[in-house]
Amino acid sequence: MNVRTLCLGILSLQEASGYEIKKDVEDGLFSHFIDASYGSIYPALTQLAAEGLVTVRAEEQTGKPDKKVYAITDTGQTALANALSVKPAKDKYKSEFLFQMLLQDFLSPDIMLVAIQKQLDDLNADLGRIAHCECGADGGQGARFVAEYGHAVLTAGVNCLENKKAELLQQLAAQAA
Amino acid sequence: MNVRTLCLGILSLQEASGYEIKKDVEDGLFSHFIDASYGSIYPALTQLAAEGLVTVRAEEQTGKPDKKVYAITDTGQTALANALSVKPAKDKYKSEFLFQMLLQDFLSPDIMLVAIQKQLDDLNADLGRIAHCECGADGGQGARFVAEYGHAVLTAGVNCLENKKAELLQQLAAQAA
DNA sequence: TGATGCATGTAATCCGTTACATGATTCA
DNA sequence: TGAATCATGTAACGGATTACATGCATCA
Repeated sequence: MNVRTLCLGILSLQEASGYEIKKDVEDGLFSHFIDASYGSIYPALTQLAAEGLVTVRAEEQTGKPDKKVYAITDTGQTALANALSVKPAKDKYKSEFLFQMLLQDFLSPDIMLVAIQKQLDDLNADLGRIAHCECGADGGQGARFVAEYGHAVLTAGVNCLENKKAELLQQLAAQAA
Repeated sequence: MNVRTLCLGILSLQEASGYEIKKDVEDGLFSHFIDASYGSIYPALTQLAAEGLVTVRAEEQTGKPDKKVYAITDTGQTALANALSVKPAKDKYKSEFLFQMLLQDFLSPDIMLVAIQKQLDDLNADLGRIAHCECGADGGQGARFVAEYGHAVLTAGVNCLENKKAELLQQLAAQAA
């Protein structure tokens, strides 16, 4: 799936500007399983508009720069439905943290602890974003499903890490004694 | 983290050819959190050898093509330790499946079911790979940690999906009645 | 005889990120 | 006064994937 489809998908839930789409994938419900930068979002939006899959409307704002609000068209919805109907690629999960843990023999115990704590913080931040968005309850069923799934997976990670952390701390204490 | 470091890391655990490294990241313990193709592995290995971070040895095999077995050098270990000591990037998780679920209004219930089943199969396949590698028990502590973490996270996903699937099935049955 | 596994490699291409450029406003 | 937020965009660059090229052995 490319940034085009991503934009189309987000716009199918609500109108938005490029800036707002970026925020959604950065801080919103989507943040833990989607990624995109301005450098890919803006050109995609321009292209989508040229092809008639979305419309643009300039919105004047007092005190802030003008906004280009994009909305999906019927053609866009069809294109989205088509893109969605193809069997999705397998999930991709890349973890430098896990790679580091795998090679922990190269790491000192305190560096290990720092890495684990960082991972814990990252996971909890995602968990926080999900909890926060759930209150908003924008996207209906779909959003709830995604929130639940994310919550389950992230929580499992947190629990696993808390255990490891406690274990490590005990080992260090025993060593010091 | 790039493919160079990835190769160095795998070679720090055991000697291997490019082909074997690919297998490791495809079917091995690493498969659920790492990815790399021949097109990136082979050039990386060549480069690493040119820089003296690994050595090459041609191994003749009866019935099979010759193998180039790579082994990490002391310099390579130092380079790996350095690369590992930098704070790792945040985990990246990309899921077209979740995106599809988010936009489930565009999907028919049976397509939904197919997608969920596919995700379930993918997760279980990963779980199977982890269970299989654990028997081998190559990498010691690090490998065990990674296996546990993967198992916890993957299992959480499976449970969540089993619930959803049952829910959906019930809804469909109720609708049919 | 045709697919699959073992085995190595290159080149074109793609997709996206990073960095850069600009500019107004608000809050500390 | 300086940082952060809002807001849009482009160009260079990088990193990896895909597809291609080759070839032998084994199994169905």
